[in-house]
Amino acid sequence: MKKITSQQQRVLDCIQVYIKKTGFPPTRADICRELGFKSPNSAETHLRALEKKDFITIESGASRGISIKNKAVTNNGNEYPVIGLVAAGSPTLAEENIERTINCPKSFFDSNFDYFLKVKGLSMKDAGIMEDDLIAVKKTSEVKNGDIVIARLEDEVTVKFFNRKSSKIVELEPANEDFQNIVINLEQDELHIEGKSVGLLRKN
Amino acid sequence: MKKITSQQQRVLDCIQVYIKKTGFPPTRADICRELGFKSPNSAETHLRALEKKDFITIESGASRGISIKNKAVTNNGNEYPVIGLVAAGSPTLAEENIERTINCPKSFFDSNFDYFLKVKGLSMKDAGIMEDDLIAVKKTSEVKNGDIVIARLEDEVTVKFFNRKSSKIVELEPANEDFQNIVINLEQDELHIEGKSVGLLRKN
DNA sequence: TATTATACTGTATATATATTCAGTATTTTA
DNA sequence: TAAAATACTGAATATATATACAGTATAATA
Repeated sequence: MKKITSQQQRVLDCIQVYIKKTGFPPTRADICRELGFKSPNSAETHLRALEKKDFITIESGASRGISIKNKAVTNNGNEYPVIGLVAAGSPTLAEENIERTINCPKSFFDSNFDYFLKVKGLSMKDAGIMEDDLIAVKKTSEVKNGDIVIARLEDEVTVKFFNRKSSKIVELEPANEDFQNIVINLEQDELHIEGKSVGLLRKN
Repeated sequence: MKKITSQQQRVLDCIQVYIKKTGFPPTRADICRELGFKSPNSAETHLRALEKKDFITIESGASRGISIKNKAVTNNGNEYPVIGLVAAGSPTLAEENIERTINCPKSFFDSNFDYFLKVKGLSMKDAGIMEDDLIAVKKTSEVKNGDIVIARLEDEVTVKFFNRKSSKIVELEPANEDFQNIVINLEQDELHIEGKSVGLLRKN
């Protein structure tokens, strides 16, 4: 970390005080007023320097888009992403897959979890998992028989009961008589366990 | 303090989450994007309502000039009681009925709710409601056909679909072919609607 | 029953704001 | 010693943003 100059420190302090006082960051003009500058560009160049030295971030194009980087922050970790269950592809946490986030306490379910998966289809309806339900998913490949798992075969992602028949055979079992068991021979096919369900959330 | 509506709570939560994420408050357009509104005036009117009710302050003319008042912040999370569905008696919030409490944001479901009801039996299994699921219950007697209601007949409490057949006849319909519809003649029997389901929570 | 509050869409606009460009001058770094 | 960083003034501008205005519709309140 490069060292901060005294003027830059004044600007940084000014931002902090301003946020504490008003609840939102200052504009370039605000900084000028507070510190006696006569051109908004004075504030601008100081902000760019502080950004370069990693004391703040500046959201391009946004008004008052200044955020102070506080090393001792911040993540209570209670914003959980909601990911749509798409037929193809792994349910990754890439931004384009995140429909929205849900605020919820860390210990909301009995086990920690990583994201919510939005269910498509009714293959698990007899287990009480309906369309558009949100499954709380813990990312893990350690699952046992009877667990509800998020499994991936090639590019197809599915939610099913896990049942290991032998060292070579795994069955993925739906909870709906209209659906068939999926039998996987691990010597022939690749099975990826993305995680398992630790809870469920439904909004009527 | 005037009471906040569920939509206003959503907006308030949205502001809090936005600030936590970015370090600065949202614009009207940001709020619209987060909550799915299509007109900036939707955000504007909610903000004015929140200001009037003293949950926030708005700096006139300033961009992102929203500041959350302290009392609004503490209002965010809440402890909601979990009540066991006992066959007999109204599910009251008396202490002896509260199994435990769950901390969750006020606007967790789309509608405000009052408590969690722990489900017994499988009479609603085809609606994805299983034994020991927690139904988020909003206390109200205003229900419409198709709502999942918490109904009480004499001392018996049950969760069913609500279906008003006529001014005198109400049917309570299970979602399980092993169970029969409950037909109530309001002239003969007393039906109490304790509330309706606004969501569901399951812990594996 | 009339009125207010809530909950929106949609359009429009004055202005608040970020940001670039053109300078000047001093200090620090390579 | 040349280049880069610091530290400003001053003007210009595209756009981000608050905010008013015109509607529609429903629920709550007096």
